[in-house]
Amino acid sequence: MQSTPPNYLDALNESQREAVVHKDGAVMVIAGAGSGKTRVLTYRIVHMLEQGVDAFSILALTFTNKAAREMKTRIAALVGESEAKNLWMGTFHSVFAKLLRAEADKLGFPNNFTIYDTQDSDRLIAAIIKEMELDKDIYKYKQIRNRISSFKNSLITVNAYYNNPEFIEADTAARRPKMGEIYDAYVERCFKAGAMDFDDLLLRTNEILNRFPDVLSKYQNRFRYILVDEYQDTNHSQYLIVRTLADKFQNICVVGDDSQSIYAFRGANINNILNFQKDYEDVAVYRLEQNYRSTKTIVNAANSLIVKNKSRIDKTVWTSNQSGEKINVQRVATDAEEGRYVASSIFEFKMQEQRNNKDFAILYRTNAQSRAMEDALRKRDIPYRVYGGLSFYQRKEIKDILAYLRLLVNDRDEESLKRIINYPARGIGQATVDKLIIAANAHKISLFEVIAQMDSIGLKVNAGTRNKLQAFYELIASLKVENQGATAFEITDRVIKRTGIVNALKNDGTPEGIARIENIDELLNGLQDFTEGQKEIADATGSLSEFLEDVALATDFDNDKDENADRVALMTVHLAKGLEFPFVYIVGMEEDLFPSALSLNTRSELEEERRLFYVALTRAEKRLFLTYTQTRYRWGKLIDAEPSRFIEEIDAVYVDLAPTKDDYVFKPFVDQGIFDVPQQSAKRNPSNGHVQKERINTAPTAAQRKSLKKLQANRYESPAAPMPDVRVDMLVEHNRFGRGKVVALEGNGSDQKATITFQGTGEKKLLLRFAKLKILSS
DNA sequence: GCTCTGCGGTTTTTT
DNA sequence: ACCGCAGAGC
Repeated sequence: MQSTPPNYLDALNESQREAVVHKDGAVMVIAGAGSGKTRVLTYRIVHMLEQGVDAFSILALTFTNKAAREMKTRIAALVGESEAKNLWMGTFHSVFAKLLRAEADKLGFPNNFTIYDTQDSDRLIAAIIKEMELDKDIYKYKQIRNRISSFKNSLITVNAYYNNPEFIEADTAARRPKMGEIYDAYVERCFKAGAMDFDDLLLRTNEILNRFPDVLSKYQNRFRYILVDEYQDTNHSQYLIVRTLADKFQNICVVGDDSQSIYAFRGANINNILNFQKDYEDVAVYRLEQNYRSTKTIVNAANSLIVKNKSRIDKTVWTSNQSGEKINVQRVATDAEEGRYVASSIFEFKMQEQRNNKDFAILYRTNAQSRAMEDALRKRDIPYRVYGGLSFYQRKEIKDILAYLRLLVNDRDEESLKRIINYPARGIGQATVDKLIIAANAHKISLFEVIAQMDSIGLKVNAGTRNKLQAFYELIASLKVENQGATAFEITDRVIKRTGIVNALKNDGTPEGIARIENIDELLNGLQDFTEGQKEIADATGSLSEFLEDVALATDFDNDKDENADRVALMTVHLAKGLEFPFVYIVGMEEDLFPSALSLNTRSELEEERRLFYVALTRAEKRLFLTYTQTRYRWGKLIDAEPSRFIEEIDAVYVDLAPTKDDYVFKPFVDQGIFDVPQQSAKRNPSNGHVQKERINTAPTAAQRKSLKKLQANRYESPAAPMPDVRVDMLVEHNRFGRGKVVALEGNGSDQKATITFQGTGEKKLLLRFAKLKILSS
């Protein structure tokens, strides 16, 4: 333990300080928006460490990996790296995935179990529905998946389902009497595949803790102090894990804000926080009501909105910050016009106030709204980053490679095998795969084992197909051997070379193919980064299975390689929770959109939408802008829109309604058209060059236009900072490896690589187009 | 078994 | 408007 950090308690207000120093017993902190919640959690942990609590006995559950990382960094700065790295800190899913890696064998799972993502679950459910020969229009796989998910989050197992006539009746009434059978088959197939979906990570943790008292007592004794952030968003499954683990020592601290509960749709139960005082004895409650983030106008406006909700814990958030400007409400004609208004407003504030791009955020209710914003920002050459939506790891070409990797780690992984058994095309079609599935079910073995034993079990395929299956088996088997002792980077590189995926993409010759190759390059780079990064983490090996777990549980914020990049942030309101920006634009403030048309049926759903709007409002530090359109494209056609009821629910004294007769009309500025604006950055930025190269000054042919549209859809970043002009002997800084000196350069153009000796980590060879080096001196 | 085309679902939010 | 997939034809 290092010496006492200088007076850190002085940096807290009274209620924050009380919450920090109250070490033992059950503590609930009701933390209003912007009230320094993270600071309290951080200092609370630091304080515990100072009081002699062993870092190994603290479990901190956060809502995002990013929050965990940031908190860990801050704690490390106060108590030292070696102490901080022993804390168990992360999301529910990542922490309990780690626990299950150690314990899953007790439930009959392999410890290297695969984590199925939503797409894997969907495909498996769709396959089951097909195999059961059910009507896919009645048994919609997404609805089935949601239902299974909510069962699991409420700890309703297949048996519990069958034992409860209510569920069966409800499904029969919905014309889905086979729901139970599908649920059963799904669980069984996941088990056979050695796979857990997201919900299983929590459900199976509960199962382990309940069925194995020795395991329970091991973790109860280990985690003497438990902290849970964003407690209002825990679901029943998470709630039970926490309660079970905390049962012995009852040292539990939950932090949350009922007004910011926005995840009921995925099983979050607001009653967990409302009833906390009934669950534990002698609960100390601290309220953090002073807001340090926003102006008086924003705080008061948000308060005036949220009091419209009936079910809430009474509290009053206040601030001593300046009054600030009123909230600006702007009506615009269309969604395209809305984009132009926001882009030109950002442009003007950047000029007038010398603001950075990263001071601005555009928030919306649905991901589909990002496109109009992107188009407008691109035209003004304002760099931006879209968060959420399709993440890097969900792209087809990346998932294909990950499927190979997953199969190497766990050859029972059925979804991965089905995905790549004929990719790249090797003449094994659907008919053959169907035979494999039938044989696997009949012999109760995995698909991979069917292929391995196809002769002895007498699989009925012709000689040509047999040989192709044999070749596939040998490919995977030999890659498995090569994986022994290889790093995640090395084995991925070999997979790509041996399978010929890159060649297949090269041969297709389309711009998409080229973009995909570049994404694969980026995956390799990320892998190299990962392998290096794992060396810094206690008991990590940099193996493939660690990488795959990271990938499965990563969110869009977690593979943000360049967090400090100066870009405008675009994201859904859900994703914005916990973040703050000086300037916030909330767009699409229309009835049926925000609040969503699907939430108007019950009071509680509408209240959740209102809380969501409350979250959006309270992201802003200085200025807040609301926009709504009169007509908007939805489902491909133009529809009339009404202003959202939420606009009126804000007390009018905080709102500046722009005169509606002056509806914002786009004034031509530098409207050079979409095809020639980003020229300059394109030339200097080969990592995105493939996108711009196609566009420069040439009107695209109709055929090209289709490809371009696709490419734009694939992009989630606007042109980034230019590739640095690095020379030998330069001093540079890398956001992971720190400072170093360039010792050699090789290759040129987008393939240029630099060998750099870093102060901490030694010599590294980096691809310049990804390394994002900062030049410190020449 | 592969490829092209047309149809249908999509847009509520996510670990 | 866009994407993915199923089915038909090769």
